[in-house]
Amino acid sequence: MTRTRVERKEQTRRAILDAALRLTADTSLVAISLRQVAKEVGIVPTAFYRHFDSVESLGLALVDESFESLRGLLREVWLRSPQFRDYIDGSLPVLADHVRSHRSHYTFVVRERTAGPPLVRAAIRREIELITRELATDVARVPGSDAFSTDHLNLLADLIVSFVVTTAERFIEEPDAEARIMAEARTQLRMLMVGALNWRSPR
Amino acid sequence: MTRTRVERKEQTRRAILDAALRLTADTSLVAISLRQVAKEVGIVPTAFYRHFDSVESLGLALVDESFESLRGLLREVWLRSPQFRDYIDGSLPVLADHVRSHRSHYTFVVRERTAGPPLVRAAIRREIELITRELATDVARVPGSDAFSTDHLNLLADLIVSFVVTTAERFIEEPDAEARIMAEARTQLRMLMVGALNWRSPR
DNA sequence: GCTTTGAGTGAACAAGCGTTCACTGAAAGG
DNA sequence: CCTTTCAGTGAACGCTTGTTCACTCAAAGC
Repeated sequence: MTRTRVERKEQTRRAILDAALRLTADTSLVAISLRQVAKEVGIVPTAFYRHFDSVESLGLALVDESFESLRGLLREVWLRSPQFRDYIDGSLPVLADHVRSHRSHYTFVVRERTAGPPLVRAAIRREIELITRELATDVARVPGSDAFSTDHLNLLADLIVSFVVTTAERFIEEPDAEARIMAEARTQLRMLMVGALNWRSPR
Repeated sequence: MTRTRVERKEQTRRAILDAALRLTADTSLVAISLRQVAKEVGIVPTAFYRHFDSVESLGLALVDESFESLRGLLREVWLRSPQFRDYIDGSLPVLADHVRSHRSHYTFVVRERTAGPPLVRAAIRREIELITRELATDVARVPGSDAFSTDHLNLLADLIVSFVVTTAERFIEEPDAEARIMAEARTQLRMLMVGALNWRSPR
């Protein structure tokens, strides 16, 4: 099939990542052995080392991959956000779509965020913090956000991101209840936004 | 030391639970073997089976134990809540205290909630749902809550509980930043409450 | 006081673990 | 064309895994 050496290598690497995503659908990375991954891929355990030097570093690659497409998505949504209202209400269906079409990555992130190997946990945390910071600068551009001090703006962004993480967890937890979860989350997000719109930071 | 047979058995059971809590400080239950637990306790692997028939059922016992003291605490806090304001603002220090004095249980719950064996995950979820329902009926007694339909009241309770879970995660994640996390969480909880106080359910 | 109960023992098992090492054989490079 | 590179092989290592079984021996029950 694939002729060149780099192509073949990339193809095996891809197969390892996919195998790991398949295995982490059921359990955490910390409960998965190098040999299980190799068997799932269809290679010998030693060959694994040509691509990653441990299951943990495989996990780091999966974190990168998971957040890559997410960040692209967010950038797109935020750039074309016409108004604050749409941007909030419109975000949940976008999230639901993205979770549905990247189920295995989200399953991985949601689980490893609290249970993964230390470096994996740290990497996920860093990515989420990054997104929070981007959201804060984005919200700062919304008219009316001058009722918020910088600190409080960051706290609002953090509150929203936390809520979104919780919502993503639920989409993963109950894939069949997507519509219900989204409807409930929308109401909750509105409650939160009513709070934001009536907020006055002390000065 | 302890003479009677039931006392001795209970003592070993306790030692197993404690050993599991010690081991799950570092990693998830799914990555821990029955033999590791036995070695940590100082008993032979076979003796483990006299108390639990798998690591998973040990996990279920730990879930029970974890939520027992938490529910007692909540009942106490809610019963003596003088006003809505105090009850919200006062809850965070109580949470921080409880997390600090039951660190290993919270570490366990926070991690196993998303990464534990299926039955353990389900048990934790059930307990959290129970607390949410109790909070909803409690909030219903607060004057002014009639602006909320029953559904919206449940959603508000769920929003608060989710937020508290996130906050507990952070206390565990960064034990040294307790004061900072609590201060930030208080502001965020107030934002959320401003939303609640300005909410009008459509009728 | 004699029997029953049952928590804990210790050996044994087949299987799985991460990592090492010397190897093959085809693509890459000069 | 002949050499080098390197992804993937397969055997071997010492250790850990869950579970079984027959066992000991002190407290419990009569």
